[in-house]
Amino acid sequence: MSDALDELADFVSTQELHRILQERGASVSLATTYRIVQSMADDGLLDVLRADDGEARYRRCEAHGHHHHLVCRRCGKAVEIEAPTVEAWASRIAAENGYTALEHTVEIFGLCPECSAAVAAEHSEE
Amino acid sequence: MSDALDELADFVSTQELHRILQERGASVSLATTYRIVQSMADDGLLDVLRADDGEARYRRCEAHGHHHHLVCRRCGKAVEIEAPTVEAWASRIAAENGYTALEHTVEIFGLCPECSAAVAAEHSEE
DNA sequence: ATTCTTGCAAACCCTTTGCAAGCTA
DNA sequence: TAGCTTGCAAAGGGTTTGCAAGAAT
Repeated sequence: MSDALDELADFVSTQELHRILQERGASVSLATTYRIVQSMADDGLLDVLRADDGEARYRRCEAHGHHHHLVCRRCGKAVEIEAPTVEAWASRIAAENGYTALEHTVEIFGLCPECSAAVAAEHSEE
Repeated sequence: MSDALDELADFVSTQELHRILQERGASVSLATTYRIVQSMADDGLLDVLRADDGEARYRRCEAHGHHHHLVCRRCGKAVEIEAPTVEAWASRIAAENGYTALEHTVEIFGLCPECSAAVAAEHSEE
């Protein structure tokens, strides 16, 4: 069930999650995986991120309020970050332009320490 | 051709763009529209944004380097904004966590003045 | 004639959904 | 039994691509 998601520290797509569940022997169909993930996301239990390819990636969300992420684009490892300065900046900018009903996305992508090293190693081999 | 895109001040999906082109009498197929948009995006001529539904939206980019947007989620109208403070903040946060090869997305969504009014009107009618 | 561009339709991928079967209360 | 959960397969929606016809050089 959704218990499995609890262990997920990183962002995974529903398809990846399904694969992981299968590997662990859990008998869950893709459809059900999608259903679980969707309902959890609706309940605000998961953070959602859209990859550049349009695939949605989810992550168990510790935090309660509004926050952002520093995500490794290679392994999905994520660090939750807060950005009070950015929040204020966003509100100000929006107000200056007369925009209302605000929302914003602030995500930083990069390579985590491990993946930075891994990639560097790959390059030196070539 | 791609000339048509020049007039686009706002973010549109490829499908919308195709519809617009058709209405103007241009005979372009959906496939070609996708091809044009994709190549322009590859050349950095367009800004790309992913909607929550996974649809990609493009906008003619004035092309002066890195910048962000304040986008109306109803009509797509966008204002280009700069955020030196945020850039610095992002670099710092990432560095503190040992992340490299950074990239970040900072987009503010809301309702532009016109749409704010329109929505308010709709509500008062109900 | 060679090369690039276009359209069409089929293929892809992620995601959602109808429906019948299995559980649960 | 009434109601919710699940799996399967089909359908949906956006996007890409193989291939043959047409335009450009």
